Amino acid sequence: MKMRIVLVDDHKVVRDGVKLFLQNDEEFSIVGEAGNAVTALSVIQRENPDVVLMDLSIGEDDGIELTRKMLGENPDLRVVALTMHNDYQYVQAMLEAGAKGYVLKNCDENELREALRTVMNGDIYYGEEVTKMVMNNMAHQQKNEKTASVTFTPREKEVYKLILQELTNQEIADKLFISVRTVEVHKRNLMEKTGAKSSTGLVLYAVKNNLFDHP
Amino acid sequence: MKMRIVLVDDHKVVRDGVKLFLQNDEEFSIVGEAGNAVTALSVIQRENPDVVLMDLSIGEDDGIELTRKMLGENPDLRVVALTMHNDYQYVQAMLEAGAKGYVLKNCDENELREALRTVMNGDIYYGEEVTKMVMNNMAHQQKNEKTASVTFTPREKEVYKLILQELTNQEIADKLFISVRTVEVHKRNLMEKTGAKSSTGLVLYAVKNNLFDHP
DNA sequence: ATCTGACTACGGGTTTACCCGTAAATAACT
DNA sequence: AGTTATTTACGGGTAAACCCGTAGTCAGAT
Repeated sequence: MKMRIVLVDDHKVVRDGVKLFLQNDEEFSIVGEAGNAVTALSVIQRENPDVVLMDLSIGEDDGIELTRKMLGENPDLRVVALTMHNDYQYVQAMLEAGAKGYVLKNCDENELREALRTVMNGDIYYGEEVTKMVMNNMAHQQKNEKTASVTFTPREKEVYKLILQELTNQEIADKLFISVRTVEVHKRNLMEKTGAKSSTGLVLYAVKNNLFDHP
Repeated sequence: MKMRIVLVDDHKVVRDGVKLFLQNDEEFSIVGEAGNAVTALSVIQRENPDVVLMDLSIGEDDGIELTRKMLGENPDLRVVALTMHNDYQYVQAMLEAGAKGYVLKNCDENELREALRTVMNGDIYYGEEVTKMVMNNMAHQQKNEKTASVTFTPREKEVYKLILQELTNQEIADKLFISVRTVEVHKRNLMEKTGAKSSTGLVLYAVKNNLFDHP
């Protein structure tokens, strides 16, 4: 029994390339293809494939959202991202959308086959390059943040943490046994230091600079 | 010339264990140790070691903040995290703090040596287990989020994206050529769907669920 | 002993956000 | 043709956030 694959990519060249890879194969068989989101959904519903090979940017459509949607309708579907983006954001988004594999377009034939087999087995596959990129990205994020390093006073940190818990000024005041006005002052100073214009801005700053992330 | 190492860990057992690993060694030499943050800072300033082996939780002190601090004062220092936590949050936080390596305490002697050598060379080292954990974590985050998946209307998404750019309701209204009241409605609905109590809550929800992360 | 930084707090004002209900136009699906 | 979802918008109000200046206390540094 061959593995039934559907290809989703807006570039015909890519689809043909992959078909060439896998045609006349005893293991894999491409049972459908699509160049946009709408077609993809109908083809997949019709063919009910084992695996979907999915590009990230399908013309106007978003492969990540499409993946999310497909898996919402059919959670047993296995999606493998096939893309040229070796980018942390994309890998993360795609895996979180529910993709079971992530392979670069410049991979060799064996890697693609290996990915398909692994995913078919219910496991998760990511190429070596992808793994490397993810780890290096984590390590090098630190460089991007050195520039924007601001120091907060202990009290400011406390207030900041509570802001990040969706508390209002009043609630923060109660929790720290101080006046709301004091909380306002700390907040003002925090906004001054971070360049934020509101609580929302403070949260965004905290996220961008990964403050208070570690538990 | 031996590599000069300072050990920071609040458990004497661990310090002794590592010393046993590396004593009478031609390659490595432990020139100092510390059980808390204050001692660590002074020892490191005195000894100016090549590498610091650092635990994450040093009693009351936070190894992550300590690392950040040390590297702020002396950016050329190489810090290797040595810990039992094989946890995404910790790895990320530590690498972002500027650590050049991350090794688990249950690693074998060779892995520790390899880590020290790699870091000494100016490269970054993380054990195989750590790499595996990070990748699996990324892939499995999706499971935690399936539960909390809400669908937004296109317009709601637009508004949401602008909220995440620190715009006020008025600014969002101007940008979308609609009334502030309309923005308020969308926001109300977003807060309804997400359970957020304010804009801040919406931002936090977006972060936790990694919405709109991919560019 | 003075000075700086951090934390505290108030007054008084403006603006923005949030709450609640209502409701019309449009599109889409049935 | 009728229901439903989406987007649009208003009115009227409350509560919270934000702005700006002032000012006392207390610890630690010079």
